[in-house]
Amino acid sequence: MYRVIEERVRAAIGAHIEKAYGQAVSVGVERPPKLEMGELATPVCFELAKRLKRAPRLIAQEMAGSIGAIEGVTRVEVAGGGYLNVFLDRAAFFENVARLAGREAMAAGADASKVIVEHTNINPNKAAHIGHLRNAALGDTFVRLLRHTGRCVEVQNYIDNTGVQVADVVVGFEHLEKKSPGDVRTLAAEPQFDYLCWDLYARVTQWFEEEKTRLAFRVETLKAIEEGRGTAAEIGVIVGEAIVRCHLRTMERLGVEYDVLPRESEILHLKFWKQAFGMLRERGAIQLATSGKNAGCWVMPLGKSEGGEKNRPARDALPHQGGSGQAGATGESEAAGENQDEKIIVRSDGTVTYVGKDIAYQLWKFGLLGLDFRYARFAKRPDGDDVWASTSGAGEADAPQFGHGSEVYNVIDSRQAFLQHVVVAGLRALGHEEQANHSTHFSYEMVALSPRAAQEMGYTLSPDEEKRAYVEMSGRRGLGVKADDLIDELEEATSAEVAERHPQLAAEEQEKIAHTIAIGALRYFLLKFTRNSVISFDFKDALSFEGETGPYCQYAAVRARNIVRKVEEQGGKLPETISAAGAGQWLAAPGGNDVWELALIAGSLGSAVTGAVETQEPAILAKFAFQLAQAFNNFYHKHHILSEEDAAKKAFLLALVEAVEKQLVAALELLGIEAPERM
RNA sequence: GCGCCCGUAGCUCAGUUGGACUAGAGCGUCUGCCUUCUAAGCAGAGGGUCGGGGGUUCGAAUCCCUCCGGGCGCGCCA
Repeated sequence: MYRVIEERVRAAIGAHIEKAYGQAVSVGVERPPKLEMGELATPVCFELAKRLKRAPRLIAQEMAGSIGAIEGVTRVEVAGGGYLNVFLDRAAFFENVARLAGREAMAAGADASKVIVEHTNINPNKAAHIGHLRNAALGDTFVRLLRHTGRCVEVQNYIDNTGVQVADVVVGFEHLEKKSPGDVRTLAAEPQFDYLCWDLYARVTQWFEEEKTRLAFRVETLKAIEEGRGTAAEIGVIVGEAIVRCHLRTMERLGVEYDVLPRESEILHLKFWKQAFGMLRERGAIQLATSGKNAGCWVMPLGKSEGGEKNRPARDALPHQGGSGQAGATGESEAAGENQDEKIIVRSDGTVTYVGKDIAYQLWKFGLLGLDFRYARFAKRPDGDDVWASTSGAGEADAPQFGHGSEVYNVIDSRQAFLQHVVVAGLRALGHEEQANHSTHFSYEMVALSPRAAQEMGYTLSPDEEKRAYVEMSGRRGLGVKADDLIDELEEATSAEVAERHPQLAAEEQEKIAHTIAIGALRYFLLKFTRNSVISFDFKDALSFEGETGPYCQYAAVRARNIVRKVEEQGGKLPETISAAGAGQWLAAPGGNDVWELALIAGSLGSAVTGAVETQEPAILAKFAFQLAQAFNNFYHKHHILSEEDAAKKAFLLALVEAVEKQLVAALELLGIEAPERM
């Protein structure tokens, strides 16, 4: 609602300025600091004053008098040095909120083009940890947001099942544990196989460090896995598949689902790279280095700004630029030295690097590769849909068409910014400017451990690490908080509380509520931070259920539901609809300011969603949910609805409560958080 | 060495494209509030040279420069 009026005001003022002053300006709008100053304001007259060389306040006065009527707006006032403050028609706004609450989602397919979001991407060689949870929570929430705005989204979870990490675990099974493929198969059937591999992976790393010559096993195993031969390959397949299933289970616990799992093994078998290599070579995007330290490698030159610079803001400039900064002006001497700004794509032994395969994958996502995967059903989702995986077999005939997106978001942590940049540079070098511009690295900072958290888990830190604000997690060291452990701990804490509060409920019901609250706490915790803030993980914060947390928001929704339920139980007959005039009476300033504020926030969900999508920042929505919950809790203590004697007022308050409940539930749903019936 | 990110209250963090008064939350601390729709809640108090210094502007936490401090990345690893 708010978003619609915001747009309307923006358009009206913009058009008016165009007409009356012949100036085209973008009209910025904001929320005034106080309700008495209206619901919407614009400082546009300051900008206009500069251009017209006139006092801003005078322009504002002129405009306030001549702007004319805007639907939903009662008046426009001049304030301060030249602000235009806009006052909304409260009754009309409320009527809209009450009518449309919870149904603001745009029709699916409004934009038929497909958006591909790739997230999770955990190496299938160990249990998922909390860093992976941040990735999945961000990716999944962004997907929900895009779908809410009517976009058609495909969720991909890339599985690097033939990489070094899997190879290391295979080495562990074969050489450390002396296991046969049959033994591993038996182990893989155990529920906590991912935990077993977590420990084994750390042990193998240790084992390599003790005796460097053992690294030969890794090289040999990696090659065997890539070529699909021998027991190593067999074990690799077993491990890769079993661990992926563990990850899917873990992610299912927090409501994260996927459409398709493209796997690296198929990228190899179907010769995606060979195809991409041909294209890159033909276009001259990669060159064979004949001299210098990279002699014998195929390299991609970097650092040129390739003309079309407009849609890449300065901060997205090439992270690794080395040498000459300003193109042309100075630093030309650098051009003489080769190997300066280039990235190796194919090693001198002919094997392709990770980034090379990534370029092929990215091309496939846009349907630019000229090759496609085949697919087989891999798993069933709770919603009944299938999760498909790429396959080297014949594939199933009824598989949907994946890929062929027009926009791609890769949810990957910021440490991989450079590689993501190389991938986009590859697209651009192939002449796919359009697709390059629609490739977004949805980056976020890592989850690290607070030194205290690391110590609580029994790790001994170096004196240097103890002094730091946080310690980076490390799969190789086995240093990290496993996702399932944290979820278990959250569920344990919540179920004790639920059992105490609702002893009459069946155990199964209690468990379900505890789970919902646990996930609410977890997802909110992962989403409340903005993307480029490093999360220094601390158990105390993550296990908190008070204050700015998921459960706080859920609790507000539960309270709202309780009121509605109690009123229904009392059987009190209340008017079905609230007339605008009636609502206006209770919303009128100054007495109605507090209820009006709540209605205003409730009506601002669309605005929060738009903001979150445009800035690709789910934290904006998390903040919104909290603010709405907070406003409601405040209202809850001021107004006692069940004991309200004035039937008309009671009906109005109840309508407000219902609207808030729907909007809050909708906001939480977008965050992947369910609101329980009781808690 | 080069690049990216960060530095706001004791702690953890918000702060849309520069804006209006007293720079906001949450946690923690202190004080109140459960015979009233569940206290996973509410009200109040205290707490800040927005890392330092310059500059642009009518106006800067926000933009530019510089310095300091921290993190990450820069491999024929992924």
